[in-house]
Amino acid sequence: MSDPISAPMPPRQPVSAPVAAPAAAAGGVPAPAGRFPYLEGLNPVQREAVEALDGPVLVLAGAGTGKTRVLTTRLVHLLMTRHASPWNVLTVTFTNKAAREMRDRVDHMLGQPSEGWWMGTFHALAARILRRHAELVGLKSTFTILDTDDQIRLLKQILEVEGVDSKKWPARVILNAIERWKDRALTPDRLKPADGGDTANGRLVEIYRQYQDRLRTLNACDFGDLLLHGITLFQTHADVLEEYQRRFRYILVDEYQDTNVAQYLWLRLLAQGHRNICCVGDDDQSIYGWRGAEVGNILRFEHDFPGAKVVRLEQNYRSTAHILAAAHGIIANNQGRLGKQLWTETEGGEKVRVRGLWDAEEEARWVGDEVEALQRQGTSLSQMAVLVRAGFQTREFEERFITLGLPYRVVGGPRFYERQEIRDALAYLRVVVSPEDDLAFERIINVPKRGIGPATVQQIQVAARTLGVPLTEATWQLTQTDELKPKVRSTLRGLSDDLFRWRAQVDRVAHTDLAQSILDESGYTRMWQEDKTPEAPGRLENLKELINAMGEFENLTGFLEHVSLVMENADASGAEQVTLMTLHGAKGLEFDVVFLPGWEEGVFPSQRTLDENGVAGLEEERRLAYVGITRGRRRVFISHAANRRIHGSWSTSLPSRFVDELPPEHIEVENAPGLGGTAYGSYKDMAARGVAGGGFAAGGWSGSGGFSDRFNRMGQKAAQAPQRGRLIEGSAVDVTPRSRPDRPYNPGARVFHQKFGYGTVTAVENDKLEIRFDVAGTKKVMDSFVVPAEKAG
DNA sequence: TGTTTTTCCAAAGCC
DNA sequence: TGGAAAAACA
Repeated sequence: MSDPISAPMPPRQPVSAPVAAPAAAAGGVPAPAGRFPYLEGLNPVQREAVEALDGPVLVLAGAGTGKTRVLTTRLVHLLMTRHASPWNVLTVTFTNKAAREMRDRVDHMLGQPSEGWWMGTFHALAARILRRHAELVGLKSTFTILDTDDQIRLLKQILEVEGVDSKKWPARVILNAIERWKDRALTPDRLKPADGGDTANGRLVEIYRQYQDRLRTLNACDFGDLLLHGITLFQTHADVLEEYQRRFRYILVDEYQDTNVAQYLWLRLLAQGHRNICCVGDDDQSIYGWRGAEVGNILRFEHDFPGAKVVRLEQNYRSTAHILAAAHGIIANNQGRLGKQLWTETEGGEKVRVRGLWDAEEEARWVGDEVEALQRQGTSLSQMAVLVRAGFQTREFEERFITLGLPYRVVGGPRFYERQEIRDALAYLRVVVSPEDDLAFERIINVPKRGIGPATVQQIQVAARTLGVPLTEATWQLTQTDELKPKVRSTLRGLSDDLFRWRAQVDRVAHTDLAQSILDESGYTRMWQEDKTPEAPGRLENLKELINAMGEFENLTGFLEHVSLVMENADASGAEQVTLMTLHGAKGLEFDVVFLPGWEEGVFPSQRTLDENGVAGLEEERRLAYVGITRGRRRVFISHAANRRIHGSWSTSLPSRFVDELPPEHIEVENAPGLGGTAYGSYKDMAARGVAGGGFAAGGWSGSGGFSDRFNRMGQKAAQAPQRGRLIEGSAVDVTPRSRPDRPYNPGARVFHQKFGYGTVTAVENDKLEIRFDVAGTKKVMDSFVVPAEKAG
């Protein structure tokens, strides 16, 4: 790949005829519109967003308003008006997929492949720059990029030395805390010891510091570091920053609502000279706060870049008016929005269908039935998606689809390079390329099994620390002594020799061949060939694919960089399948038909989000609901189940408050027989009492202490609420509960429950009963879900 | 050191 | 419930 950074401007033939040379001056004379046919199909607002080339611009692009088109057209326009050449434009996206799509679409619009664009993710671009100046921030340009596994392994070592209880403070949690700091560009020196709170015995900041020290000795970066080092580089080397400011005369940022503080700072440094920065995003679709995204960045844009032009794309070309109205009904409940309302010219369409069901199984059955019905009417399975809040929710649907024989695919499994066999193979390659990569060496030292256990590994680590050398070196030195058992000694001797031999071949043998021999000679390939588990053949396939993918790179180093940053799943069987995925995964996608199951308090909005982030968390959940609904082009189905098994135990749940927020005139409520809307009354009655984030955890009934308190406060109100006709205001649905006892049950009463069978009431709290079921154990249940035992048939 | 049993504990997942 | 990690066992 050509890298225009070090070389003088590439002599490459310009991309398209009108661009005869790199623009000498930005902000040239605007050319007559007629010369730019690609502008014709745009609506006036889109066109405004495309043509505002100079100065800061914020494009608020609602769902389905043609954002990508605006972005690509803008790039083309920069070229055609001779404002810039490809290498003067920096385009930042969040996923490689987005970057690739944009590149493809630009090429398509230009009618030929173009090169020289700086287009990619924050991390890929930052890494590219960092490689060139690594030594300025204390790294070697061959630094490795660690993934989560490596990070965890590293942290575990530190935590162990620090004597931190791994049960109380799992490495995963510590890592999360560190990453959130990195998201906010907080390096250890900018923190006070107290900033860590009592996490890890109050030593969190110290652990963070050690973690960074270790990374440096390993000549490694984690993803956050790519940005942080980039910022440090720019802040401490004005000449380097200027070079890039001169180079990137135009900056384009996609999904700006998802940027974190570090990314914002990085961008601001690059843009602060010319201020030709165009950020595109949608505050209503900011759903990554939990991984450090700052909605504030987009809300503050006009403040950060005074005089910014703000363009709102609100005409929606995707969904029906009912769907848009439903989405708006929900999002309108959020405070602090930039304000934007989608509209469409298209008329008609189906109302959003909302259905309450008995339990998750019935919900899956219902979705399956609807999918089949739509399929019979001619909708392609690939145009249908089931979008869930959390990954584990897909299981219910998978089971049902298997029973029905409906083809489906689950999006969001482990990514290609996260698979065990790929990571093992990569670890071998890493050790060969960089002998100081201790983490990779630890991974492969006993893979395949060589009889090297934890005891031996520790011995090597001690030696390495004493001698101040990497593990590979320490291993070799140990084999020269008689400190090891003979068998272990010869094994390690063999491994060391292998590593030396492979290393010697790096520059002499084609890297694909070398990789193949490493896998074969190390016994790794054989390990899987002899493995009789059903996954083994697939793993061997993946290894082949890995070697295959390597062929497209010039050398091992280039490939390793690619892998850590941009390697993706090679899925894509072209067959028609229903898509199952999380709401997060669905952002940016669209389907004719969308199913949104599990709209229950505690599940969605997720109780954990409410507990941890209160109102802000609730608003993010609401945006998630908004994203979900706006994925649908023609039809949207929303459902909630009254009973659900979460982590193995049954719990009862209320319909999500979001169900109440749907505008009645745009939805059609059709509850399962016997399940009138909700027997519980509207959530609004409770929410109106200002119980912030309050609500029942699904499963919260299984008797946590604080719960009953909260429950009583809300439950009383709920109990007073009318029991009829109140799920959706205005929709005269009879919500009479299936059974409502004239008199409350008393402890000792024998009752029957459809799911749990017969049982004895042990306690009564308003309309909740605690029942000791004969078979299912003790549960808390709504009294409306049971009937007196003598009436059970 | 490798294998089986027990225990523990639950989100979302980009790069 | 079920998958992963720790603990107990061979």
